[in-house]
Amino acid sequence: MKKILVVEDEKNIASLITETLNLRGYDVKNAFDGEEALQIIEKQEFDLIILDIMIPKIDGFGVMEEVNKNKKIPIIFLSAKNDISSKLKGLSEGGQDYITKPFEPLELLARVKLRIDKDLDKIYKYKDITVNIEERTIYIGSNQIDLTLKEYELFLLLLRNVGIALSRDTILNEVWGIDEDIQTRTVDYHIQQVRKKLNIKNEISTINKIGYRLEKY
Amino acid sequence: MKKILVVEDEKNIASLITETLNLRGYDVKNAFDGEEALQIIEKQEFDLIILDIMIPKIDGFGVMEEVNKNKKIPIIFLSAKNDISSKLKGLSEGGQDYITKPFEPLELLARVKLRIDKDLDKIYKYKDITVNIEERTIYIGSNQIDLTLKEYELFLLLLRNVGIALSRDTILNEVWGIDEDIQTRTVDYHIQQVRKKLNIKNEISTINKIGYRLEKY
DNA sequence: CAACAATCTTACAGAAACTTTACAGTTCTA
DNA sequence: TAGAACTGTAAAGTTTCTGTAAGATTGTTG
Repeated sequence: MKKILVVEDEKNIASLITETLNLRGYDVKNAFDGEEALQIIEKQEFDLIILDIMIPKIDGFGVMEEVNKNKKIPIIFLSAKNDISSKLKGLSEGGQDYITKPFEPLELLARVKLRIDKDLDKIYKYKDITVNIEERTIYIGSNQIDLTLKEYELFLLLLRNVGIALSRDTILNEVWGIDEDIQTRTVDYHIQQVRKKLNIKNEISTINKIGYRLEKY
Repeated sequence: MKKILVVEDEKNIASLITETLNLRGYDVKNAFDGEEALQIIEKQEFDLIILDIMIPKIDGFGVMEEVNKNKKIPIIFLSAKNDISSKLKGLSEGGQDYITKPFEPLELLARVKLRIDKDLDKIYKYKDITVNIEERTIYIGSNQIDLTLKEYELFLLLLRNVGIALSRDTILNEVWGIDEDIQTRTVDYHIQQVRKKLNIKNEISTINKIGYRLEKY
């Protein structure tokens, strides 16, 4: 779940934002001044910061500066100031976007999604397994699992056809690009590897004399 | 030089944008309706499209749709419509930003730079490694490390794509500008150099039969 | 042009991936 | 239920790929 820090001292606006984002499944934390924001950032990792500029103790630009010293986190500025110089400063010195109050919650949400969910459609999930196509990574929970090329492509094929039985011929054709009817145990071997490495022995059913199927759940 | 296509039928606005961008060294082309835009895009490559929604023949959304079918190009929408539904549509279906008329030329410029100039971030950090784009220097902690041009560009490419697997073809294309499928061990050699000089042997994962990935941390 | 650095190529050893084999265990079928 | 056919699994054999060093080539600079 993506984590967002909202730094805003006006309580009603903070809760409006928090509720909007919560509804869409984001994990939101709040800070009410710049100092608190920096303390929270030190302790936790965030995927995005929504940062008001006019906040007590340390202003938004000060917070950005500190954040940029360490690991970069995308920032969306939020401000009542519609003056061009603040906007330019925010956008040119590290902010990813700049929204002026008053704003439509749905627009904020759209801009948040744009900066944070770039590759949502490139991610597949099955139980506790996550496949990220772009990264070519596979996780069980938060543990990265190494799969070889064939294992990876085989699992992906099964995943894209959850609940559908695939014959060995189909698998050979899709993963190996072999169209002939050769007789081989190679598919079986790799199926075992995938079962073992991803711990889905029961989830991959053997269909006798046909092939295999990744079960729906 | 970065190439930008401005699609806008109001001549005075089009020329305002064009002049603003020209001054900052961008190469600007103009189209005055959707059909013309698509014809131009077919012939040339662009780094960014500034796209008005209300234009003759094919509207902005239609143009975006066509563009997204082929190679993805970042799009900044431009519109007099301040209605939320157009904004949401533009932002969620492929637009990178949405600016409403009337707008400040400097704000437009800031947003253009943000979407187009990766090196706006002048400093990248990865663990104890700091890359300063402007100075073209690399430090491990406070020790300056000498990287040759290729090594530097290769590491930068990996860094800008932390966590993402890059194929040798992609790397050859991005760093060497070679688009053909040549078979070479050059990439591998330079990867080893980067691993050695920056002491990130384990951080750069080899993805067998694919390429390499700089791991997130 | 010489000297030096950067880049590319080559070759080979070791590593990893992949395939095959063999056999034990399971399922199917008559 | 017994034999045939099929599958699971470990291990060995084979192929392919990568790491690395050294040498060849290209480019740069004074």
